[in-house]
Amino acid sequence: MPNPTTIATVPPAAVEAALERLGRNIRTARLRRLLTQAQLAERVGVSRFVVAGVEQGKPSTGIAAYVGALWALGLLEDLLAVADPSEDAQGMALERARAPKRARRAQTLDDDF
Amino acid sequence: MPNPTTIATVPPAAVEAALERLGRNIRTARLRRLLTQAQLAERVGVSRFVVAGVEQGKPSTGIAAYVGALWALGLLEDLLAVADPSEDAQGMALERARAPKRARRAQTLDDDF
DNA sequence: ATCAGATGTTAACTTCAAGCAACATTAAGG
DNA sequence: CCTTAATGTTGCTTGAAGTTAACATCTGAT
Repeated sequence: MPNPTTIATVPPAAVEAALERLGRNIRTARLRRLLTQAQLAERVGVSRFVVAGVEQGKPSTGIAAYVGALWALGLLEDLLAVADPSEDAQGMALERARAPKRARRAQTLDDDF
Repeated sequence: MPNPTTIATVPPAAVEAALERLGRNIRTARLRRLLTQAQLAERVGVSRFVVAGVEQGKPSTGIAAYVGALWALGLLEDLLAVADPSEDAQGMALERARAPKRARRAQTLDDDF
């Protein structure tokens, strides 16, 4: 992160809080499954320090470590509901309230649901 | 990532698929809100290339960029349900089926719910 | 068809994240 | 109380993430 003061170093309070909560949730799930950080790390394919970072909600850690942890814990499904287009009430409302034309409608417009 | 072949470079198929889906979801949400990648990037506090990476589900991108995007799109709430201890049926079952003694029960045991 | 804007792509450069190792700290259990 | 194990902490090294910039390509609109 060449440019100092990025979102990873000083995230908005809400983002920071959400990350900390996610980390604690992952930690709780790991403990319930009787896994050590090292064991989980091995399954995910990273060092135990990365797992420790995930559980602390470290913002600069790659998302793969987070998602990998969820995967290793059997909680990957939870991620599929995040930003689900069919549940985005606000976005759907916006779309309904206007003619179908705007910022570059992706080549493969993915309104998949 | 000093050591090559980590989860960020070659993630499990399931993880890769989940990330791609998350990226597409974020992209759809952005388009519905009539924002360009550059505009969203500005709100998040990163360059437009990072946003592009997020929408592609790039595994090595820091989680802060992903969560920041969700935040800027008003979709942060969705993240709070991920790995929610009170919804972790598997973990709760494991906990019920054993005496309370195992891998270092954290100093601040966070069974908050 | 043309134009303007959004997005994809590439390259060079800077800074930090992740790996590794040794040690400190904390907790569980006998 | 003492041993064992898990987790936190520190410092070093190196590879990769992120930035900027210029150019290519695609989209939607005129």
